Amino acid sequence: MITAAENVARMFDRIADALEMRSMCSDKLKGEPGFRVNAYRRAARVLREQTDELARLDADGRLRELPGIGAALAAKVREYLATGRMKKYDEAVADLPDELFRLLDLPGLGPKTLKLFHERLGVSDLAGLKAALEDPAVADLPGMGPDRITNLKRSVRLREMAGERMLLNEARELVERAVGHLCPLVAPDAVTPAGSYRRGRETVGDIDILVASDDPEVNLAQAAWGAALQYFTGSEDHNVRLRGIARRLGLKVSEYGVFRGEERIAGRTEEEVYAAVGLPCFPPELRENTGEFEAAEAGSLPELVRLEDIKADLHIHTNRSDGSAPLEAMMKGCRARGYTHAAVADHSVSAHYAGGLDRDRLLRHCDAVDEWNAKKRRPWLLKASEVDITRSGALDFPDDVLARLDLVVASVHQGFRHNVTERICAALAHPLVHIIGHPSGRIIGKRDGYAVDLDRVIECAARHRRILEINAFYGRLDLSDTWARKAREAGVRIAVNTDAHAIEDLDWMRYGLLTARRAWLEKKDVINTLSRTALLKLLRSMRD
DNA sequence: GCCGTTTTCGGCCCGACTGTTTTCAGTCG
Repeated sequence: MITAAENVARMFDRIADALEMRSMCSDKLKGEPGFRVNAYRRAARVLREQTDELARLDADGRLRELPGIGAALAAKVREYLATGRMKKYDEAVADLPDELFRLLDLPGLGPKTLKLFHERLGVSDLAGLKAALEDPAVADLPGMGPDRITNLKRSVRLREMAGERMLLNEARELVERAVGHLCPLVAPDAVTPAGSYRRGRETVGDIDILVASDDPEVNLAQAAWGAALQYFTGSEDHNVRLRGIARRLGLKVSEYGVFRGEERIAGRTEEEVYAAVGLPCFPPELRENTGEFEAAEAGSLPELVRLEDIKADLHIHTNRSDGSAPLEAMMKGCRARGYTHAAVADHSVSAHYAGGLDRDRLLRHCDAVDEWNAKKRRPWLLKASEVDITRSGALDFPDDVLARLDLVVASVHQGFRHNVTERICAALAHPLVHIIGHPSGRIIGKRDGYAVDLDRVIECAARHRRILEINAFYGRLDLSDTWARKAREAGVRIAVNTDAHAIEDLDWMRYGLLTARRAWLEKKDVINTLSRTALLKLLRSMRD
């Protein structure tokens, strides 16, 4: 399902592409058309970050509150909402085929060159470009020497076996391998990952690793390390904002340092760089220009939750349902991670495919947990279950069974397009439910979420003082950063859980924490940071 | 196109690389 916001964002991006192709102005940082292009691109990014329905924003008169949406772009959004079309878009892309724009992703092929290929050689898609590059006539194009042709041919080949953005776990494996190779060659603190990986984004397009040299010939390494790390960490929007602030202070920020005139006044550490511009050193997860500068000015930057704050994993599976390891082994894993308590929440009876527990098996599990705790084995265990929210909207166990549990995680595993909002809201209103597991149901890059109105889910969770999960599995990260941030703003508490089905899956907590931090969550927002006593008190109070 | 403690006009981040146009345009991150 493609949202209106995504549709408008694509249209704005296309308009920007088309303007660049048609623009007579060469340098997009000079001249008015270039800034217009940037304005469309920024607006497209802002719209993609939006969790609110576009129609709702418009109805509430809040379109203009979005950064980068002024009178003209707001009017275009409204035109799209009213008619499904946008005159400016139709004009911009007229006579330019859709396939043409996709060629702009090719490294080394920008709008100017593409325009040339399109107009002079009739190129309109990848196959056409490939053929054109083999045509001797291509060398007659202005600025098209043998090296550029070779490079473009390589780009086409790479595109043909193109990789998508990777998930965090794959990125982490690559980073660790690269760092492992580099470490013997340089000082241990001279290698660090940067880029979107360091910011903890849910997908990563490429890996940036910053390496310092002890070669005295490269003597900027020490003096510029912090500036380079800051620069290569990004995000681009964050850096643009930072540099604009610096400029107004008569300073210049680049990857080489902070400069007043010719003099470098900062650059050794990131703290130094930010301090020179009068700003705190933002945690990388916050560097998206989505309010961190305003919060810094207001003194309201969050004290982000840390992995060390986590005392429990509250959504773990064992081989009683579809996990691969027995209870004892999973708990050993929890001990190794320093947890004081944990909740094994195996599937419920309707989840046949996952070997869900029926009433009797669940009650036996409860007895086993009581015995475990009576023997003072660690971590201390909560009696829990991941209870299906059935197609009808009922919970998968009767109340007398649910009442026996310390913790009920209710999740949708069936009927993804069937009244999901109503079913989740009914679960949130149920007096024996504590947490909604993976509330959107998305699988990153593979499956859109359920047909669910998360705004209503958050509102409902706030009203009933219920908890929403950040499922820490790298393929889910559900709630996402933007939705979890919205939940926090609505006063909803969050559980960060791995949903581990094997011992090593318990390590996914790190991905959940990155998402939590990107959502601006503090220790107090995350129930996994509570002591066992405080957690039980909270869970019981929810049933009063 | 947007935006405002340089405010309704005139700004808008910065630097590197590449190839080729003998002084710089296009592209990228």
